[in-house]
Amino acid sequence: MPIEKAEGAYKSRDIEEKIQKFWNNEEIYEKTKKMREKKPRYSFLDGPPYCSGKIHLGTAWNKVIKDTYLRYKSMSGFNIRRQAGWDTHGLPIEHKVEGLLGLKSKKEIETRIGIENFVSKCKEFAIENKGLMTDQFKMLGIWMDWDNPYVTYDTKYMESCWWTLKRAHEQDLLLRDKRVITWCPHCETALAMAEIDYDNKEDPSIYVKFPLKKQVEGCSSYVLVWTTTPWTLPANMAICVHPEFDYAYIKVKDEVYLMAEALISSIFEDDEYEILKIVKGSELEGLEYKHPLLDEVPAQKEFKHVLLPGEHVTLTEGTGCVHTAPGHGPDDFEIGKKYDLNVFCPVDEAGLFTDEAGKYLGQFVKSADPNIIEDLKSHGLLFKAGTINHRYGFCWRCKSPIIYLATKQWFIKVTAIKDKMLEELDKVEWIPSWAGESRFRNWIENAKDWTISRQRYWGIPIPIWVCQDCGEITVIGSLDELRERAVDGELKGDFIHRPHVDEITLRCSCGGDMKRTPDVLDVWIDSGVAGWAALHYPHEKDAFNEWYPYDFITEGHDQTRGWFYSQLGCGVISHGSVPYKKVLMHGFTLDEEGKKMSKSLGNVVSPEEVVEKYGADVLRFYLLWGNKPWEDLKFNWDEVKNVNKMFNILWNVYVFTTTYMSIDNFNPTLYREDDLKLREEDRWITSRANSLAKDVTEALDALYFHKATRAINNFILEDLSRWYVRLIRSRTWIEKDNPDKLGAYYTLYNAIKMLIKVMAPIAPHISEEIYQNMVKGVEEDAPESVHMMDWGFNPELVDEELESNMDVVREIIEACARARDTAQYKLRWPVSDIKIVSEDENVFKAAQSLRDVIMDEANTKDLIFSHEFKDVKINAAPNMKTLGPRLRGDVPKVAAKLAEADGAVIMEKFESEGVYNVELADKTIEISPEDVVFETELPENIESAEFNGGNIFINTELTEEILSEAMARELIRRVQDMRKDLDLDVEANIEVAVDCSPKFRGLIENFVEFISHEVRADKFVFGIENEDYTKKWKIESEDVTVNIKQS
RNA sequence: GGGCCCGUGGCUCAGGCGGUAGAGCGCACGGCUGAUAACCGUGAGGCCCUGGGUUCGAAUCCCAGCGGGCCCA
Repeated sequence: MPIEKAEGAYKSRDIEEKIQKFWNNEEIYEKTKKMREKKPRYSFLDGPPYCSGKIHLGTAWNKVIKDTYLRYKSMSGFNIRRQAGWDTHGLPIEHKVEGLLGLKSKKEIETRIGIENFVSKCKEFAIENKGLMTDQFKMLGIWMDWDNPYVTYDTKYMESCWWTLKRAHEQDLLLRDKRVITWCPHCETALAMAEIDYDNKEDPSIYVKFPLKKQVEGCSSYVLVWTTTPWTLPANMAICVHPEFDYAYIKVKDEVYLMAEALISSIFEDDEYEILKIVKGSELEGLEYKHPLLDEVPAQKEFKHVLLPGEHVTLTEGTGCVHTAPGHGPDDFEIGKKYDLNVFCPVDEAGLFTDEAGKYLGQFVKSADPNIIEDLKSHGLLFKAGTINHRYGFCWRCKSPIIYLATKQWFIKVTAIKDKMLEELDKVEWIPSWAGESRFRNWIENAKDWTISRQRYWGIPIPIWVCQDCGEITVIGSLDELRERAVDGELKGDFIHRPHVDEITLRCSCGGDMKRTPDVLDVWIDSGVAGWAALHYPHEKDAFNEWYPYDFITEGHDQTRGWFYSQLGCGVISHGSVPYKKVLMHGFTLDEEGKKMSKSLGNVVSPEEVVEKYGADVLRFYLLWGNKPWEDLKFNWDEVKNVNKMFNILWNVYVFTTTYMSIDNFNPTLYREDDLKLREEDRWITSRANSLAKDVTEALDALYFHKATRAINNFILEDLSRWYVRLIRSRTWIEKDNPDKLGAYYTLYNAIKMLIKVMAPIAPHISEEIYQNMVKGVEEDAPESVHMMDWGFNPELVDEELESNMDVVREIIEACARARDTAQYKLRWPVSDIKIVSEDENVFKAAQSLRDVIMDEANTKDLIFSHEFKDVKINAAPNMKTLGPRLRGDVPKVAAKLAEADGAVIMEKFESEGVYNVELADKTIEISPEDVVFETELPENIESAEFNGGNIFINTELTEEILSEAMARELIRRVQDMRKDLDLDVEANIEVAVDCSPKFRGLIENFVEFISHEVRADKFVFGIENEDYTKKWKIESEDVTVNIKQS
């Protein structure tokens, strides 16, 4: 099938739908994969997006980066593993399902519909969302194994995850402990550090007076304590002071307060207080005080309250005396452990006070704040109350403010493997390097033990069974193991999820019943084990041995604390090593102002919206072009439009190309280079195309997508569209199989072929569209798809000297255009000569080697090279600044003399003698160089312009001959215009008749043949006789009537 | 308080292994017309955040600050 003329306009959606259908019907992805099956392996692991149901710009960007890089690696001759992954468990879907079913609390899940229904609904929802999102990714042209993804709810996947837990247990890394952890009272579950978002929040800021048992100087005496969480006061067990700081007893009115000396002035005016004495914090240890809410919280009467030393106390805010509730704060908990305090925690999992909290029983902690403040006030123990706006943690999914609670949870002892993790981190190649070397390292160095248990339903059940009699634990690492050990409960249906797995009991070696710990796993473990769970290791080992560890992963910088971390931790536990070799950490997509896109701000741009307007290729190109991949991308519609413009221009070039090639039925396989006439400009674009391929190769290898896109953009706009197509235009009008024309076709064909090859990974649809028509249309043994082409270019075709020569020539030609512009001399009109003046031999060499190009494009009859322009006249004018004050009245006379003189002579004098004498009637005046301003004046009909390397001088003198040609060209343009009015085929022949003055006829008569050729006229007469299409024109004040008809 | 990143025309961003600051958009003006609801050219517009240092020379390297962002306490 020969090359066909392309559609006139770039319709991205039509093209993309058509191409995707083609990929589907012909199974191009599968074939491409198969074709490279025997090539060296390159393994990639997809960071599983959460099954929310809708992709956003960030997920689109993420997948576009992956797709582009992997398409590139594939074309470069690698066997790629690119299984898609899905993260399915966890709170977001639970919340969504709670909403769908109208459930308001955890309790309702268990009582109203039951865990089984709830979990199966969650799964159903995940499956549905997975389908929706797969379609959205496909719409972007992402090539992955969509039909065979890894999904975290798969039984096999979960089995591999269990194995990892067992591995942890084998190394004694699992720990059940009562600790203070971050807790979401709405989700009623523990949260890991990675699950907390920080934002500003308004909270109470109160100063509380804790009564000291012993009065000081006979006055009521108090420890002054600051807190932003009044609800933790019922659990107060101690007050910490820094042993090294100075503390002051101060007298204010008739009361005495104890606080850090350094902070007094932040609370009291100078004349308000009197310092009674100053002591070191260490001296305060053991000092007893009374709990301020003894009436409200009777349980507190059981405890003794004292001041304790604490190194964590700071002087940045508060009073230096820190309220300590071991049940509600990590630091407090540590202090409590050290001094054997009771971990008093009168708050339940829903954040409600228990009966231990006395009066506050049943109140939600945050709602109890005002009541507690009120009670303190009534006891006279509230010193000051206000509010504060500070950073506070929120549940990343439901956005509830988190609280700290002391609960029993399962942990992975990350602190025990931290050193190994840091060691492994160094083996990874990070892009950019600071992502790993600084950012990630810092995160790991601060890592705490990982809370992995969640008191929820839709997740991987923790495979830990605990003996009800002796407390012995067993970690189950596989389904077979579970089958063997199970004494009660069935392994049927979705037995691996809750609630069925909860019913399975094991027999302990002591003879007791072992029940599963009822928690599910933190979802970060789910994805953390993806490296081997996706391959169902260790149950199946072959694929694992082939593909693990992974050559490449890429995710956003939020995954520093997320997937990069969970994978490293799980990898070290499971295999003693990091699962990935190379990581690209990319940025976030923000709105035009640099703010996060969020529903509440209403600034969300969806990928569909962009695809709808401009197409997937434009979106892909934009996402890789906007900035460096590791920086945040401010989404900008104008820039998208700009990229779209580039695609339009590419399409225009393609239309131009196919228009002529289809007319001539061009087939590049029929010619050898010897059959063609190749000009310098042909060698040049060939060189540029190969240079482009070289640049894109280097950029993609380094993951500098922005460099690749920018190079492509530059090539399409500057080299191909603005230059090469312009240079060969006239050649495409030559009739028949002229070697000169064929040379242009052949060159253009190969340049475009190279272009779409290197564009294919980034813009896979348009590349395929062009490929199918142009390349596949004529090259019978070409691969079935552009994506099956082998990446590569020919470095021998790169001619850097030629490229830089062309740069010089373009500068010269642009300078000529500038000069014509100032002279108001149309490009359509030829000039008799152009002089290139330069001191640089390379400029001459360049211009000489591409002389024909300059002659054509500058539209000149002659080209002259010179080291200097001799005809220039130099004028000397007086410098009023220096001469004015000195000569006063003589200035006009001197000015007149200078005007008469030849500037060149004055210049010579300055050079030889340093001064120039002006002879006036009565005296001689000595002039020095600073007294004169030189100006050059060009002869009439000469216009000059500067370029980087010299100057050009064009001769605009209008000779009869020049005018004739100019008029001929004017007429040609108008006839072309009329052809277009009639919408004639490019190749249609016409008959032309012209009515004009004898003078005009005289001018163009010698050019009739030239005109006829240019407008495809097989008949050209003077005198209009018929009534076909006729138009009256004004050409340089001449009335010219033109008539054309198709012959 | 700590870690990391960013700061370049009105806007979005390149450049950044030291050597005269670039592009696109926008604005102003001009041109072109068989790729053409396109396209091309010209112009205006920059203390390259501030201050020190290294250097013959700093947008670039170093230090300190200011501003913004992310992460952590």
